[in-house]
Amino acid sequence: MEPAFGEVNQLGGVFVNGRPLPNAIRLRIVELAQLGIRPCDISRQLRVSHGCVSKILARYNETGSILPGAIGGSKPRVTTPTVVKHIRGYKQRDPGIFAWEIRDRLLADGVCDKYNVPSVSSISRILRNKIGNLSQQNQYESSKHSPHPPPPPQSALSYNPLYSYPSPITAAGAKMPTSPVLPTLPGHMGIHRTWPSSHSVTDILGIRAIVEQQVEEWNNSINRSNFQSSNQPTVNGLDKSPLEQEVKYTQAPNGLPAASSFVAASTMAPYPPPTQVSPYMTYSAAASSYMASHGWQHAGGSTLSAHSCDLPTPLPFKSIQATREGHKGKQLYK
DNA sequence: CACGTCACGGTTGAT
DNA sequence: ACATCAACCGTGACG
Repeated sequence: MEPAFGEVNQLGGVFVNGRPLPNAIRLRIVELAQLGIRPCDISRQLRVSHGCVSKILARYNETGSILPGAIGGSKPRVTTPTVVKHIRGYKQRDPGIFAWEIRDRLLADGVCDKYNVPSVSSISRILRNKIGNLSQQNQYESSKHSPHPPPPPQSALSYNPLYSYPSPITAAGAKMPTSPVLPTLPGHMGIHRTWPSSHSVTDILGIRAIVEQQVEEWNNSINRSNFQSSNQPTVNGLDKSPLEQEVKYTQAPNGLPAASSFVAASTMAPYPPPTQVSPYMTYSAAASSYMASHGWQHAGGSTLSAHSCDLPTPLPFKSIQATREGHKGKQLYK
């Protein structure tokens, strides 16, 4: 079982072995990099191993996504969309058909050969899991075209929350009904809503003390939130785990989760002496203008907003799946 | 010193 | 219900 508490790396950062870093931290890594901070400094500031920083930045540069890849699962080996389609057809024509009959028909119709025909138990599972509720909603076909199908209507839903909840701070930012201080341009409203950019909001608003109690609030908000991850089998493993994992992260030992500790550190000295933690200052100082004037660098088209925040819908998903899809043969990581 | 790479021990989730 | 296994994870160390 996953440890409720993470481990501490050499830099003092908290991590959970085997699990991705929280999106809040991934996001900061990319943001800091875009602000010109060197990876080695990012590594030290966020207390994330430089190898990890390197990997996340490399992936971001390639895919435009800060998200971790889809963990777990396996590709359909025999129950391909075509096979499922045929099975459904058989079932619709003859609702009383047996799994072994379906198997025979798949062979007879040449849909499968003896090497790739699904087992009877596989067919049963398909009938149970896919075909059963498919009669009402035709979701399987559309979503099964790619191994990691982003159900279009859910894409925005499942994607946005990833950024709305990535950190306790963000939750707090989201709790702010409006940003009283931030002069938000109309064009940026959506951005703030969907991506409050925890640190930016907190830094700008000067929220400090609530960071810790936010951990609890944040957890509550996650528990309360019932976007599809709670009642759906998960789209591709990305919708559920990033949320869960971060709950765990916030419950790091010593009450010093990586995310919070970073924020705490950075917020402890809003205007730190240039000599010491200049990167923080650079970051904090730049944050407001970054948000306000750059609008998350809309123009670039290869930046955070373009890929992860604005999400004109399909694009982000391409990014999300790039890891398993596009990078399969491309040893981004082995 | 900075950083790309990879073995390692770990988790996850579809089959 | 359970086991398998291939995907992914971040760290830590090497070069």
